[in-house]
Formats: sequence, C-alpha cells, structure tokens
Amino acid sequence: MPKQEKIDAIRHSLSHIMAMAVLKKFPDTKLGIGPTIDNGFYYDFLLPDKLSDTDLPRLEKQMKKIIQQKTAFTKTVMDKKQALDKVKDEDFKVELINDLPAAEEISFYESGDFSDLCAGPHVKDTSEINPHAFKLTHVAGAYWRGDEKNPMLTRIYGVAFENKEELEAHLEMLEQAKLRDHRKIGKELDLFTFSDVVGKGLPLWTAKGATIRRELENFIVDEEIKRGYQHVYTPDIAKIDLYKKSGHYPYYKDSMYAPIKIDDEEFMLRPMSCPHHFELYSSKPKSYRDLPMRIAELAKLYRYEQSGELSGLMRVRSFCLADAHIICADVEQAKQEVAGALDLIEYISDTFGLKFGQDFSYRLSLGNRQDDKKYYKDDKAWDQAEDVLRQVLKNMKRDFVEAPDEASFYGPKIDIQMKNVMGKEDTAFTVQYDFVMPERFNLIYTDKNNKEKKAIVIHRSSVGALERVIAFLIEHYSGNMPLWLSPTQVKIITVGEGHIKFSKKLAEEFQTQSIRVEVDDSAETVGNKIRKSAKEKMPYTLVIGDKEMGSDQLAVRVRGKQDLLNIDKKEFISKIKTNIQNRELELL
RNA sequence: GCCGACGUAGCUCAACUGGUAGAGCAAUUCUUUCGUAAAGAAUAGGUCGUCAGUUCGAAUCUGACCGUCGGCUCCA
Repeated sequence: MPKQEKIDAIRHSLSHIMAMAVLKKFPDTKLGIGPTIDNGFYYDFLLPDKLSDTDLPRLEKQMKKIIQQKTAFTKTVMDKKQALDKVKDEDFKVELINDLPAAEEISFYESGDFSDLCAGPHVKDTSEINPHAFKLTHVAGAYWRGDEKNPMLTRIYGVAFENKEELEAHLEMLEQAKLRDHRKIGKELDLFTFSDVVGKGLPLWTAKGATIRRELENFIVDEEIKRGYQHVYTPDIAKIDLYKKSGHYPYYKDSMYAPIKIDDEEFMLRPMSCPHHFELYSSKPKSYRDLPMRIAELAKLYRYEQSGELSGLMRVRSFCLADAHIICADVEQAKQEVAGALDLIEYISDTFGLKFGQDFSYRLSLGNRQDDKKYYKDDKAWDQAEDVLRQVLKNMKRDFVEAPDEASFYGPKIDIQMKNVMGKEDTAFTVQYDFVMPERFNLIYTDKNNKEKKAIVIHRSSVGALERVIAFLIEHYSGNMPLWLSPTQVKIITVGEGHIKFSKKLAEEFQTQSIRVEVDDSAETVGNKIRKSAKEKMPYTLVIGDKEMGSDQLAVRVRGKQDLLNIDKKEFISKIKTNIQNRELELL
C-alpha cells in the first residue's frame, strides 16, 4: 500500500475511534462527519454537554484502549432504504444519505459496537495504528456542512502519523513555526501595535514598521509607474449612493462600517476603491487611444470584518491595498492586461525571494451559475471571463487549482494564495475580471469608427494589502528583513565616551548616502550593545573605538555571521548602497 | 458573529485549595568608559482587562462586557 494511502487509512480510522471514545463519554452524541485532513483528522459532534481542551487527554486514553484491543474494521454494504433505516436516529447522517444518488450502494464501517456511514478505506484492525503516534490537538466549533445558518457542532482535531518520531517531528515543527509568527516578531522588533481604545483590527504602525511599509510603497509605486500605471488619490469615504450605484452595497453591506450621517446625507468608509476609480474614469470622455487605462492607488480601505476573523496584520479592519483598475477596450486587451498584472506580481514575488509552488500558488476562483444571489447573473459572460483567465494561466504554463464558488460577485479571479507560518492559507494578491461594473458605471469609450463601446475592467492588487504582505514577509524572513526593508540598516556602537563624537559623524556620512543608521552611545558594555543589536536583527553592526578612529577600515558584524568583515569604509558604503538599490536578498 | 481557551508591571512569566502581588529583562539615577552576544548598585513601575455580584475578605469564585488566541463562517 502506498505511504499516503496507508497514513490516510490510519487517520480516517482514528477519527472513527475518536467517535467511539466520545460516544462512550456522551452516549447521546449525534455524529456529523469525520474526515482526514493534512497531518491528521477531525470529527464533528453534536454533544449533549460542553467539551473543552482539558477533556482531550481522557479521550486520548480511551482511544488508546480501543486501539490496544485490536478492534477490527469491517465493511458492510446496503441500499439507500436500508441505510436510512440504520441511521434513523442520526439526523445528520440521514441528511447525508438523502443527498446520495438513489441507486448508489451505501457502505458502512463497523468497528466494535460502532458503525459509521463511510466510504472508507480503513485499516484492517487497530494493530496497524501506533497508539503513540497520534494526539488530539484542539476543540473548535464548526457549522454543520460549513453553513453558518446550520447548527454549530463541536469539532475535535487530531494529528496522526505512522510512528512516534514523525509525530514528534511534526509537533516540533509547529513549535518552530510559532517563533516566526509575525505577531510575535512584530512585538519583539517593535513594528506595530494595537490599542483596545483605537479599536480591534486597526493597526498602529511604529516608526520602524512604517519604514518597512514606506519602502514597499515606494517600491510598488515606482514599479507601477514604470509599467504604465497612473497613480491617483481618491478619498477614503464616499456617499452611500456610490456603493448602491456600483451594486456593492447589497453584497457588501454587512462588512461595511455603518453610514456616517451628516445633514441629509449618508457617507460610508470605503471598503474598496473601484467605484471611486470608475467615477474618475468617467469624469472625461475617453477614446480607444486612452485604453488600456491603468488607474492605481495605494488605497486605504475599511471593512467591518467579523471580530472572530481578525488576526494580527493578516486580517484587519483598516488596510492599505496596492489597488488598480485597468479599463480595457476589449477581451483581447483584457487578456493582455491580466497577463501583465500577473507578470508584475511575479516580478514582485521574485524581488521578495518568494517562489512559485513553494511560497505561493495560483487559484482560479470561479463563480456558481446556480447562485444568483451571490453572483451577478449572466452565464455567457461568466463562461467567457473564466475562460480568459484560464487561458492566461495556461499560457504562462503555471499549475493552478480551480476553486468553484470563490469568485467576486462581478466576475471570476485569479488569486495568488500564500500560507502563513501555521499553514493557514490567505489570498495575498488577486487579479479579477469584471463584466458588471462597466454596465453599472457606464464605462464607455469611443472606438476607431467613432462608435461608443463598453469597456471591460480588470481589478488587481500588486503587492496586495500592505498589512498582509508585511505579515507574510515577516514570517518568510523570520524577521530578518532584506537590507532595503530593514528599519535600521546600520548600527554604530561606541566603545567609550571618547568615541561618541566620531561615531555621530560617521553616522552622518551614512545618512547623507540615504542609509538608515543608528548610534548606540549608551553607557553599556560593548558586549551588551552588540547583543541588543543582534536581537533587533540588525543587518550591520559596527563597533567604533580607537582602532577605527585611526583608520578607514571598519570591522563589520554581519547579521547571522560569526566572523567579522574587515572592509574599507568607502567600499562598505558603496556596496551596501548597491545592495539597497538592487533590493538584494542577501547581505554582504 | 458562532464554538472553545486565555487576559497579572512596557516585555516574558510567578503567586498552594479565596487572606488584598513578586522575579528577570526593559526604564530612570548613580558608579563603571569598557573592543565584539548580558558590568554593578539603587529607584520607580501594577485599583491583577473593565464593571457588577458572592464573601468578614477576591488576582483567585460567579455574571456581563472589552480584548487576544485556536477553529467555523468570511476574505486583501
């Protein structure tokens, strides 16, 4: 049996065994589903009583008992009627069976006195399961069938492997990952903070964090202008009518901050900048010669996300999106612009040292023709738009997954997905095809034949939301930002009082070369100051004493390296300037 | 928003079953002016997230609220 199949059978069997243990503790439990997932399994239960993390060790013990009894798994097959009769007291199972095609054979797996609707496969018996290679990790609420209108079940998660070593390696990996968590590093490096009084999900950037953000902003604005984008500014608020006109309002109103009422008008903090850009486009008649018109903005957006969704800088209520709307003349142009946007995204990823496949992946997020509530109804337009995006990805020869029911209401999109340090996936960047807004905003242009034509819009983010991308980058680099993004690039440490004046002068030399420098002239020992500098993840640390005052040689402590780098001052400055300008990933 | 856990000084954490708070680092001051990952001393700093309640007495028990975390839903 291939390794993956074997471990899946173990994990799946463990989910049944967990259900057995839960039923033993709470006989009145109703069963949901219990599938395998990455590294483990879960099972959803409707419990008659509360369950918390502290109950897990006891459940584990019970499971080990079941495993040691060499419990066998046996498959039985029946028709739908028999199956429904068998599970008549299990409401959730009844629902599952009712959704299966009438003709289909339905399989159950029996283990001991437990029986569960299940396609399998499972282990032959529990002797195939190492009782020391699994662990129940946590309890969480989960809606039945993932729908928040359904009752909330109690989900118990577990991790499982073939042997104890693999389990321990996995747990150790999780511990290591926690050290890279951007929330932890952000606090340690003093990059950003939150205040209860300002409000949750509203980050406050310190000067250091703001430096990282400013560098990213400069980087992206310059790059976009090079690529033919026009950078604009539009206000953070607008009348509610704008979002009614765009059609965002009904789809979006739950995640918008409540209207601000002034005199007889209502204003909204904007959750997106598209309608502003469309109004800007329409402010003057446009010709086909103006297209494609790439309107970009570092747009501050406000979304009233559900409180439980907020998470550090990954998910906030106020964020700055490197946003753009590309008004295209026709499908062919739209296709080119999607490709161009993806090229920019890959350029940015490359600059960050992020690799396709390893650090990010493509997802083609599709609509759902059955769901007229969530998606604008125009089957033909959807088919065409999805096809355009699919074609672009294929031309790029990139692997991608197709995700049904993940599109925007106005069209399908290509999402660039990244995983955070704990393995949770988020959309980092996005390119969206829009066939709805041109209609709503009457986005038109005059073509060659002096005829009025409707445009197509591409929405795209380049570096995405700065908050989120910085969170990803902090985790990717473990806080060791490349030189160009480091809040302070060079730290100068004085040996004694006599070296302060010289050090400050040296700092000025760096400063005039636009190198971010700090002098630590505190009355601490050199060793202590070096330690602090290292903890700040300082790229370069210079100690200045009598030796340096007498020559142009510097002894540079390079982040992450044991040996000192002896280098001429002029050469050092010129080298790090180049490093910064080229946005190099490695230090000298 | 929902399920569960958590919330003690700027940070990391301690305080037995209720008897009203303590350490290290950071900060301030003084001494030391030091050569590549922690000099020494002193001082200051907390209505124990907030507000109620139970109790002779609450950081500790109960409730509500606020916030954080892990999930669900959602999403850049």
